[in-house]
Amino acid sequence: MLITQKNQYALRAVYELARHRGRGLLKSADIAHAQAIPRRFVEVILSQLTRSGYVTSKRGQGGGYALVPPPDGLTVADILHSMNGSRRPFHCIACVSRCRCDFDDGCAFSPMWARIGQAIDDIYRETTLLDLMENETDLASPEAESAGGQGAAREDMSR
Amino acid sequence: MLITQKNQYALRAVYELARHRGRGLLKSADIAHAQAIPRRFVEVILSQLTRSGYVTSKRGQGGGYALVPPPDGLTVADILHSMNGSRRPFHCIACVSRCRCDFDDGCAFSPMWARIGQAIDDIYRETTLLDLMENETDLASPEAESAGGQGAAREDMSR
DNA sequence: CCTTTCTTGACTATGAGAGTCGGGAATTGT
DNA sequence: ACAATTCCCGACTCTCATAGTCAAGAAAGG
Repeated sequence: MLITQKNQYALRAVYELARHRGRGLLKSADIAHAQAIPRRFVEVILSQLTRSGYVTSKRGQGGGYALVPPPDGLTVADILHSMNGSRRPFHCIACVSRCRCDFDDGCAFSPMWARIGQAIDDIYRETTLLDLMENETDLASPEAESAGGQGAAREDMSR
Repeated sequence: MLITQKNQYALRAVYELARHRGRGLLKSADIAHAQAIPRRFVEVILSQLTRSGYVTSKRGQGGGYALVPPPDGLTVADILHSMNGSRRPFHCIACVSRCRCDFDDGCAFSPMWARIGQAIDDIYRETTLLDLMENETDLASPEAESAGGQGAAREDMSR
């Protein structure tokens, strides 16, 4: 698998918050419903995101969650990193989960794994929440056909 | 995880066969030993590879396995596809293993997943066994420092 | 205080992946 | 023939990360 279900839920949840930004708080139940995520599970995920600082929360009646940074200042990479601790979405790259590469440095494959890891990370890093929202806009209006420039690399990463 | 342990073993086993090409048959036990793969497990993998046609086998004394295509005519993609049936290493891309995307076509994320899938597949397709063997050569002779051109895309894919 | 809603940690379940095992079928040598 | 070797095959077990649940509690507001 390329990415865990949980991480995907996290992306969807943040995406839902991004769409709702500026219109008050969003309850976990609503997020769960909108993005087809199990209710109790989305709470686990959201509280994890809250701890990262990208999301704020408020308890009690009228409470809920909100996205902190503007959608164009938040990347997919940011979210995935915050979900997976300091280790990247694919730590060793070559050696899968229980990383224990018997040929680590000298492995003939490691340049390839490195290239792949880099390629994935580049895409994660250059994809902002705003980009994703624009995808949806494109989907809604099916007349725009020029799909050539989809998600072109942007230079001004603020980090 | 990016790739299963089994698929990695398959790559390593084929790599070992590539290194030995032209020098007769290689026993499964030797492959297992050289690449630190459990003995019985490498047999499972090799017989799967044999069925794909990239590897031939011969039983009995003096038997073993050999790689059929020349190392420069066999890509990582070929091997992975033969291991994973017709479906690609990451079928749905977005939806992980038990693919069941609730938002399939209209998903705001699908362009990103497609880009990532494409990027990975490109690398798998352009990396031949010969490329991997040359990596090892580079590792063995540490004076060559120009790492810039590593794995440059090659045009003449014979497919 | 009563309802709502987030918070937390512990808990259980599931399934893909990893690896094993026993016995059988070629092939070769003596 | 017989024995040694080596691949072949299907069924089997085991483990562990992931997925998802649950119960009780703490803030917030009315």
